[in-house]
Amino acid sequence: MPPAAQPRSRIQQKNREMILDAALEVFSLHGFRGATLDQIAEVAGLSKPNLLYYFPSKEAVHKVLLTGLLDTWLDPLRAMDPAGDPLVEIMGYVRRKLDLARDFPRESRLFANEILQGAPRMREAIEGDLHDLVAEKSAILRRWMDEGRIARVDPMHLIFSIWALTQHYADFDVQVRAVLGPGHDPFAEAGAFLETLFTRLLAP
Amino acid sequence: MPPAAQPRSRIQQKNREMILDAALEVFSLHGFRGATLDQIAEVAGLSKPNLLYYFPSKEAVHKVLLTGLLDTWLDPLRAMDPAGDPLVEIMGYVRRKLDLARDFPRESRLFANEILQGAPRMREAIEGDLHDLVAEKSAILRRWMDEGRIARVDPMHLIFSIWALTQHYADFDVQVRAVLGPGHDPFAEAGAFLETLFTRLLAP
DNA sequence: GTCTATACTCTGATAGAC
DNA sequence: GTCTATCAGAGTATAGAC
Repeated sequence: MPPAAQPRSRIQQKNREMILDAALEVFSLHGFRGATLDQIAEVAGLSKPNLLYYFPSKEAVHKVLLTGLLDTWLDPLRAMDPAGDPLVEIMGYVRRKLDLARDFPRESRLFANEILQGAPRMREAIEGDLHDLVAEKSAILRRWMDEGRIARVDPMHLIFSIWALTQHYADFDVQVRAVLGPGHDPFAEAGAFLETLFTRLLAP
Repeated sequence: MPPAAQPRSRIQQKNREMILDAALEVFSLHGFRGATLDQIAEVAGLSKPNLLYYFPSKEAVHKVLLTGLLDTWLDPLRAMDPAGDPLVEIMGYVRRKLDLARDFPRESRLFANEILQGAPRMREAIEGDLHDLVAEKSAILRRWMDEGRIARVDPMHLIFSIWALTQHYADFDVQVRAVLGPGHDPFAEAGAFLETLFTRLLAP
């Protein structure tokens, strides 16, 4: 019973990873309903029944991908240190979030698909963990503003703006590249642009 | 032959609109592949065969929705006047784009779905009209910067940032509301936040 | 113009041979 | 553990009655 047991053989572990990688590829491009097991199996290089030997259902594959994704996504925000220098901490967060978007665009699009479709499989996580973490970090931002160490601005919308600006480069990648044309490095340019933007926005 | 003929009866016109409205609802929530004619027909209050009397295929319905969407989406940018006051023109663009996101969130999500999935049905429009318009308006922004009327920043990424920040409130609506909690008006707060952001970014 | 009935394909999932 | 064969249901689309 591979799907339940904890210890897995090397080949089982490898097949699971192949499946999850293929599923990430397909789900991130077509959303949950638009993705098919046929596609996933083909990308993974397995037959459909063999795929279903490792996971009990399409839903189960998707769930494994989503579980943990939010954590990975929020780790950079968690790392924002209340004891650090405000501008350094915020710029560090922007930098780490942009690096995530550059290095894990499929994960970003999987997340975007889920939210776009009303977050049917992440509702409670968003209203729970995400809400609480943002509330906690907003309080820190607000304190920094009260102390005059950064300029005053709505803390939650400041966080939204970091999400929007970094994820845009992963989620709308084809649009960004089509508009820029050849000979550009979108993420490198974005890094410089966002540094300027948040520096001017938050300079005390 | 209603699908081809130009002049349509009142009832035909009304049914076409009902179908397109229903299709917008369903496509924007599930993407092209995830949407089904059953759903669209049910939302429109018609039978599935009846829906297919007005449109030859699912693809055709989707195409009608996309056609013209990009134009509507870009009109606010087109309206940016090279002869106007730079900050007023840019803030006006931000304002109109945010209003679009607030008033037409389904259109915004339809567009987001299309881009997210690699723009299979909009590629040429994006590489053509969109690219050209952004190139034209970027030149205007660059001239304003050269004249010292606004602060210097990468013009294309400035436009990207306006897209990202305004569309985020439509596309990630459920996340924004979940994080803010009850008693908030996301779009009103966004309006104030974005005014501050772009004013500080672009003040000469 | 609209409906019922239906053809035919795709999709998720299972059974059972090897 | 992996495959072939297959099922039941959903999906797009068409035929033809009214």
